[in-house]
Amino acid sequence: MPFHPTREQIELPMVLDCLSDPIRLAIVYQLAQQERVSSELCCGDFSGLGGKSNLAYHFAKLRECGLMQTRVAGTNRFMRLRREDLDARFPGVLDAVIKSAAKDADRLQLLSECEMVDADRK
Amino acid sequence: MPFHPTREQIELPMVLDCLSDPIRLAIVYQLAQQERVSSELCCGDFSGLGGKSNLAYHFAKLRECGLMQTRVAGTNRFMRLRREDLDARFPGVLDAVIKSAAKDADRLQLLSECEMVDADRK
DNA sequence: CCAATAGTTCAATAAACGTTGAACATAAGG
DNA sequence: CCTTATGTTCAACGTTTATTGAACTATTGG
Repeated sequence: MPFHPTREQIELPMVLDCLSDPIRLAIVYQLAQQERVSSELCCGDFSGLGGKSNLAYHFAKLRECGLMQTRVAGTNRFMRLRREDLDARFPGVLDAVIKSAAKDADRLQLLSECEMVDADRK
Repeated sequence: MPFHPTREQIELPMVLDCLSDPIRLAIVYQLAQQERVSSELCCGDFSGLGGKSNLAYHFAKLRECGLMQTRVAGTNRFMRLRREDLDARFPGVLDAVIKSAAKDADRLQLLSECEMVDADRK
């Protein structure tokens, strides 16, 4: 059971620093897209963004700064955004960042490989 | 005449990275407060936040990422937030971050020394 | 012209960061 | 039980970062 900060422990500079890395921004973006559906993704769903050990490093940062939560289930770890906590703590920040990221999706290479293929198809 | 990126050259990760440093966040916060009044501040107005050479380093970062603009006038350099460009490029981001910073002002040590003194007085 | 003021630039240092591959842990399926 | 799949941890590395003080530039005011 990995470390998660409480809502009150979440700090703005850490959150912004986490979001400032392109890979982590892409992870958060992908989690935000998933919010409309199941709201959870597991590590493997992000394989388009880098190698496993590098992703594990970024997952840990995202967890420790309070941006996401990890639930262990079998050999999988399911993740979701801590939207309620973030909206309570820093109202509007997450939304504005994700919307801006969406606007720059191509520039930021925000889509995972499989999504890119889907986008090409249509 | 120092380098300033064009509006289109401003990138989200760089902006977030700039805002993730406590000193730079304090500079931006102070510039945002000043927007209501003269909208410009010069380097010396931030002396509460650190030494001159360290501030010059942070000023350069803020300029190069597009967060602020520097106008040279005599021996002074006047700075202001590039609010129009930022709002056009990343709507809501700057506002949400500044509001969140204001909420955490004490935790973030956002006030310069003289402002702290003023706050103590009242 | 000289001194003081405002701010930048440079070199040096220590710490933090992102990336890699190999080793490890754990649970699921045959 | 053994293998496979999922994901983390560790050590190593090169890079970037923030911070310092000293040297420097340029402008203002006497």
